[in-house]
Amino acid sequence: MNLVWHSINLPPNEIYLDKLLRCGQAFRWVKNNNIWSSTLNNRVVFLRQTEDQLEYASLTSSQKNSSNIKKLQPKLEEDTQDDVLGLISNYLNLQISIVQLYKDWASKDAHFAKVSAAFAGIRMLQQDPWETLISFICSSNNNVKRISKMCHALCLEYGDFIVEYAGTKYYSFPTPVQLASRASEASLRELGFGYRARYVYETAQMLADDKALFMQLHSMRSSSFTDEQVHEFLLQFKGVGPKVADCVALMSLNRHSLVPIDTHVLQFARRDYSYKFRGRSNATLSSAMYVDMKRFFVDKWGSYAGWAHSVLFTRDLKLE
DNA sequence: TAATACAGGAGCAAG
DNA sequence: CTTGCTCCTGTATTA
Repeated sequence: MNLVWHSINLPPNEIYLDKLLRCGQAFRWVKNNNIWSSTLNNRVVFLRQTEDQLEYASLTSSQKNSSNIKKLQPKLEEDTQDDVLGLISNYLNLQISIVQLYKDWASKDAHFAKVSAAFAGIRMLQQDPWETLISFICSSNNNVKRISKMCHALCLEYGDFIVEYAGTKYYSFPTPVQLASRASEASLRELGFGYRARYVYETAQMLADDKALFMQLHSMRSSSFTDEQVHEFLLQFKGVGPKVADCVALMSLNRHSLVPIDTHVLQFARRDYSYKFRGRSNATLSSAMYVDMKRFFVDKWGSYAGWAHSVLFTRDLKLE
């Protein structure tokens, strides 16, 4: 069983998978034999790259709703190549060139100019809002490694089996209805979610019980809402504070200018942009300072500040 | 080897 | 508006 690969002309300075798929935006990409894979929209997507090409392949289950795992055979997706290309283009935000953006940020920010060359190809993904919401609820007081473990556990325990390939079984990310009906706070605790179990479960319940609310979450991508409206909307979910709201808004709802201030951003703001952030109370980040720091970076980098932040964030993460 | 410190956000209560 | 504590787990450091 071989994958059928397709190519997109795209150099590594527009996308660099090895860093991008590990840098704390998405948590379910896995690299095997130099191929990255994850599930998107009930299909498995494979990605790899060469000097100047991004290559992709895809598999989906031959049956729509799969309960009898053993019968399922992998099915090649030659006929729906255009759909997969569209899916991948949207997910990777390929309509936006980051080479231009890097130049723009470098011209406005000497520090960015100095350090960004070693971190080329870090773009912003456009992920599913629901999955992003749950993933970042899990991210509180947490690190990339454990968040990944938790997200994979959600799929394995509560998602649907899609297909097996090269010894790996792939599962979809559970929908709100699946999570609310198949999981419980207790079962999530057993999986190691800790105090986040309640937040994840309650958020799933809210969205499972109220279809309009679920539709509204997705509709927040629309430019008819302001960044502030999106931020406020997201705060209604349990386990979502200012930082998580900004992550979800930036990474799944097109709010390109939002800069989520977490401990890493706080550190590099003080270390590299310092002057006005060092003097203040050292330990914790007050909400006033949170807002202040966000504004500082938008003023510096402009309307794609959130994307620029991801480059420096990746630099600060010590990727294993 | 076992206890301890620390890292990482949200939410709540009190100052 | 700010401060301080709790929630839970994994890793690093210390006795």
